[in-house]
Amino acid sequence: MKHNKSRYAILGALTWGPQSGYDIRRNIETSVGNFWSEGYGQIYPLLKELVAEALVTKTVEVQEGKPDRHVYTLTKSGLEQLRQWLHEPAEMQTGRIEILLKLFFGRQISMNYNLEQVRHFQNSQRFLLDKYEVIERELQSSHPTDPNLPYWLITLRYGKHVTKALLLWAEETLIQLEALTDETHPFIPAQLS
Amino acid sequence: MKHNKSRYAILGALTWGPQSGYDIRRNIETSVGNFWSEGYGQIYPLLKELVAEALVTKTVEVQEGKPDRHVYTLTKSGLEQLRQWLHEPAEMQTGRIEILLKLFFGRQISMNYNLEQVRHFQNSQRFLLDKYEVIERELQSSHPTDPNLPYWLITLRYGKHVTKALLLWAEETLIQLEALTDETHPFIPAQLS
DNA sequence: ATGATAATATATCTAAAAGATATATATCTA
DNA sequence: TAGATATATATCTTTTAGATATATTATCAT
Repeated sequence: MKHNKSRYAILGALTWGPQSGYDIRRNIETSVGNFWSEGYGQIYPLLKELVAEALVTKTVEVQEGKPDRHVYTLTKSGLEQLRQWLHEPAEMQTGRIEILLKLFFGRQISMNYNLEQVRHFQNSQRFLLDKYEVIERELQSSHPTDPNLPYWLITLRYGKHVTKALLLWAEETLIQLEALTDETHPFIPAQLS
Repeated sequence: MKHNKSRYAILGALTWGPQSGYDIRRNIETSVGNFWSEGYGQIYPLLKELVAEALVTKTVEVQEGKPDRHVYTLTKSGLEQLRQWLHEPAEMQTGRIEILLKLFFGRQISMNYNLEQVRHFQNSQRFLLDKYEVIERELQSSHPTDPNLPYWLITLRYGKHVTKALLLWAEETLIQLEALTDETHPFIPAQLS
């Protein structure tokens, strides 16, 4: 069976207070955006479902000139369903890693391009690490007493750990690839039709 | 614009030799399965497209009793299109990380469940690391001279680096969560409807 | 030997997620 | 004042994940 996880992201967002679909998207992006994203294509249809299941309620705020604000509020059973999901162990995810698929077939192109590929990756990881460190300092200085801070920092440090590991991997990989430079590239498969 | 990456996984698989859709799936799973997967739902429709674009050719091998074998072979232009893609820098991927979404809302449930969540994750990462180490030894002993081996090991070490980092993170996180145990959980949002 | 299950093989279907687009107004900035 | 950005709702298409349908052959255990 398939599990719709966007559902829980929306219920989670609504624990921060009543919001419109637009608010939900913006708030998800600025809070969990580094490891989770939702588009309107998921949010609006799901909000309808959640209302039908009485997990959220909807109120319409009429605004002059502007389009009406459809504001959604979490219900008790919505909060319960979120909590139930939080209790369940997270699924193991493999996920597709594009750079690895490219490097796996690296013998099909000349070595310089593989090196370039890894260097490009290395730069984006350096950029990411900087970003995480800025966010970490910013969080600690602007919300020092928020009881959610420990949880926020835990998710942030996940990113930092992974990114640092990938920077190490990139460094090692560049050395390993450079040691191979003299071999024949690219390789032409024998059975081409 | 959206990019269909399954396409390149299939072209890549066909560099190993002519195969049926079934072969392609099996071979992808046993080679790049740790960081890439394809289902029949992508493979069969894409093979049709690739034939129409002359990136692969199709031959039907009639078998007695058994269903016909539809065998696909990479063409020169198919190989070219694969190589072109290998040259392009891999896109930065964020991806959804389920355990982080759960921990981000950790204050909604009691601490023991958050600890359990992280311990469960830790176990699965330990299992993964063992698996990677088995594969690494197996690769090095069974294909010691294969010119693709360096590329295979590079992708494997990516996994090892990430997994080791996540084990460190899990250890740290358990300590941080335990230091919080006395605080009030769970938190009830004020504006429940 | 028989029955069960795993493997081979092709193919389709649904659902989830990503991402782009359409529409409309308001506010901010150069 | 023109252009860009922000607010706000909503739909559409494509890609990916995963389950199911069908049918035959091979293998394994009782």
